[in-house]
Amino acid sequence: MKIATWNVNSLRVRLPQVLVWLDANRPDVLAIQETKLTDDNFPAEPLAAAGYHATWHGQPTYNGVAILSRTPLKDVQMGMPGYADTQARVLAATVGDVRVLDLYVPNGQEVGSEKYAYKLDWLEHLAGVVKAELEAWPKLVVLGDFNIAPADEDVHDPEEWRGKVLFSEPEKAALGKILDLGLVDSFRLFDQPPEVFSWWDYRAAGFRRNRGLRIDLVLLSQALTAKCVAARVDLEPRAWERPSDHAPAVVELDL
DNA sequence: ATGGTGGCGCGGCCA
Repeated sequence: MKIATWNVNSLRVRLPQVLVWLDANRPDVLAIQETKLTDDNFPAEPLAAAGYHATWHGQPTYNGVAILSRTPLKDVQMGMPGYADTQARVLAATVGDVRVLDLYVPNGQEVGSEKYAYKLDWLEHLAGVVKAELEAWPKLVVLGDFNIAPADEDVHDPEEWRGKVLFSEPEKAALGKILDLGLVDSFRLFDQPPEVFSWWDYRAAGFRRNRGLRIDLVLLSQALTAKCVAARVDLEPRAWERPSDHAPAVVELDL
């Protein structure tokens, strides 16, 4: 079973690239973030023609998440239970006996800002949601754009980024609390080349200079970690014409 | 410290 996550930064603009990527990679599940679409504009038909069921949770202009699957999606949950959020950032669904929790974690803008406080509050609530999901579903994958780089090796210049949003200690601690519930960052289960990132700022030629951060993560529960045979970031789409600023992250499970 | 680019939507916000 192949599962992937990709922040597409507008599914309207990136749909042709998503279709090309799906055709080339044939993942069983693709979690998407930043669709930036209202629900009535979701491109369900072209995705169905490509062989994918879909569930989506959108809003105008910003945010928006979706899950695509080659087999039907069940037990769909939009948003976090018990957390009134006007922003469409969370979508859960079940594929077979695998529970998929798709996240677009708030960016946080700047340490100390209102958006940063919202990010930390949001992450604290997420921990409770993940805990409940883990109790209900032993085979849990929590994936998406976390807007947090877990460790120094996930940042092109850790000293430049230390203490800044996406790499501040409170954010890393909040992610650590979620991992401590019993999840593993699948990427680090395997030897990886150095300097592999998943997001590069459009500005200042970030990708060309590989000034990136690995903030798109696929976290696996114990039961799925035992079955994980590969994890990688697919850098190819980031080099395409008019790309998203994120690259897909992919895991393969021996299920 | 600022601005660099891109998406949405048509001015400014967000990333």
